[in-house]
Amino acid sequence: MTIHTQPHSHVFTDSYLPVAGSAAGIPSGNRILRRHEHLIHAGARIRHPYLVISGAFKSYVNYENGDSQVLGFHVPGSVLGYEVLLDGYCSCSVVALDTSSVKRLDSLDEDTRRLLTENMCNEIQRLSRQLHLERKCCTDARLAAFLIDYSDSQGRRGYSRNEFILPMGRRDLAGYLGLAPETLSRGFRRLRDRGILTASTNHVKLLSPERLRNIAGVASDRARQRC
Amino acid sequence: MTIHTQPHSHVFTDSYLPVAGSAAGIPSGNRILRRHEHLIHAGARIRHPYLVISGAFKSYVNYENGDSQVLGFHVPGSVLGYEVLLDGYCSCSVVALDTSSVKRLDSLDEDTRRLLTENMCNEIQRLSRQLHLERKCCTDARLAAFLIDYSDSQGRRGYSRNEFILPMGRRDLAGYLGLAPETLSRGFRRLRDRGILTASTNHVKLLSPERLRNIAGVASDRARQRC
DNA sequence: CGCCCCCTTGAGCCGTGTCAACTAATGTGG
DNA sequence: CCACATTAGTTGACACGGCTCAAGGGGGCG
Repeated sequence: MTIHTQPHSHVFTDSYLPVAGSAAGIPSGNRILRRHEHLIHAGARIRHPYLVISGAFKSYVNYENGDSQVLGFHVPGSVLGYEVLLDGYCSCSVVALDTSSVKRLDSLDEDTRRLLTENMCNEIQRLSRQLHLERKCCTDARLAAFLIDYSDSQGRRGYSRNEFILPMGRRDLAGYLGLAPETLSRGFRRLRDRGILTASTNHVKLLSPERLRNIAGVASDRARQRC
Repeated sequence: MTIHTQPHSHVFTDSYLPVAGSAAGIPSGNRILRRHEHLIHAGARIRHPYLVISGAFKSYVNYENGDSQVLGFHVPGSVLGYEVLLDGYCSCSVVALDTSSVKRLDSLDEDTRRLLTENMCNEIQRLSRQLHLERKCCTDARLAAFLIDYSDSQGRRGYSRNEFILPMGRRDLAGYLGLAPETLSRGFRRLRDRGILTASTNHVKLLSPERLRNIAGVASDRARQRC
C-alpha cells in the first residue's frame, strides 16, 4: 500500500478552522504574550490546553549539554498542550516569537479531547515526515518544503500565498530544519539566484511557486545530491 | 528549564507491564502472524487496537517513489493502532519480523483509551529524540543508543541485558536509524574492534555495556565528528 | 554614534552515501 | 544431498554535501 502524501502539508498544526477575521483584533479575555515570553515551561504542569489566536510561537527542548532543539512553530489555529490528556507535565517549552495571544480552553469536553488527540496524531505524522525529509532531502528541498508549507498555511488562513513575513529568525528556522544557520543562508541564496524568490531576511516573496513546489516535491527522490 | 533525558529510553513502546511469563507460550485466542505477514496495511481501517504478545513487528511507510521508511519496532508489551481513537485509518503498515502473536483489545474503555493516548505521547517524544539523535550524533552514537535501548527493553521484560538476538535485519535497522546499510555495518565493525561487543549478524553480546552507554551518552555533545 | 546581534559569505575538512566487488547465508529445484 | 540462484551482509574507494571556523556587512536600540 502506498501513501500519497503531498510534499509536506500540516507542518503548521492549524487543526482548528481558520480564524482569519478574529486574528486581526485581539479578543479580550485572552492571554497576551510578548516577544520572548513563555506560554509553557518544560517540566511544569499545565491544567488547560491553549488555542493560538494571533502571533506565532516556537516550541523547543533544552538538553543537558546546552544545545536546544526547535520542535515546531505554531500559528493561529494551532492547539497547544495535549499533555493535559495525561498528567499535564510538559516535555517542551513554548515561547512567543512576537506579540501573540492565546485562548485558554477551560472545559476538557469531548470535542476538546478529540481536538487534542487529532493534534497528537498530526504531530506524529509531521515528525515522521520531517525525519524522512532530513534523511533523504538536501538543503534546498527542505527549505522549499517548508516555504511551500508555510505558504499554504498562510493561504488557508486567508492571507497571501506568495508574499509573507516569517515570524522566526534564521537561527530558529535552521534549528527546525536541522541545518546550520550558514547552510540555511546559502539555501536562501541559491533559491534567490535562481529567481524563485526574494528574501530580505524575514520578508519573503515567492516569484515562482511552481518551481519551488517542484524542488520540494522532487524531495523524496534520492535528491540529496541532485537538487 | 532543562529536560534531563536518559540517552534514549522508550524507543520500544512497552507501555504495558512486562508479560515475560506469558510470552513463552502463545495464549490461545490470540492472532498468530508469521514472518512477513502484515498486521496492519497502510490506508486500511482498523476497528481495534492490538497488544503485542510475542515476537516482533516493524512499522513502516512506503512513499510514491518506491523507497520506504522504517518508523519503529514493536516488541511484546507494545500497543498498536492508536488510530482507532480517531477515524481508524492507519497511516503506516505493520508487519511481523518473525512468528508473532497479538491480542486484540476489543473494548475501547477508559483504560484502553488512556493507554493509547500514552502511546501517542511516547511516540512523539521518541520521534523528537530520534530527530535530535540524527542531527547531532554520529553513526556509532546512534547505534550505541539503539543497542542500549534494546538492551534495557530486554531487561525490563526479564531477559538478559547483555546478550540477545535482534529480530530485525541490517537493512531494517539501518533504515530505522537513518543510515545506509554499509554505514551501519561499519558501525558494528568499529564497536567490535574496540572490544565493546560481539555481533554475528543478529546475535549480539555486549562485552562492555558501560563504554557502550558512554558512547551513546556523549551523544548530544557535538560528537558528530568525535566519537 | 557605537555597540551588539543577526545574517551572510568564504575556505577547508570530515562523515556518510554511493558504487562496486566479494563473501556468507538462505532457499530452491532437480 | 548437492548445485545453483538469490538475497543479505561486509569491505574498499571515492565523491560530495553540510558543518565548523573565521571574517565581513547591516540593521536595531541604547
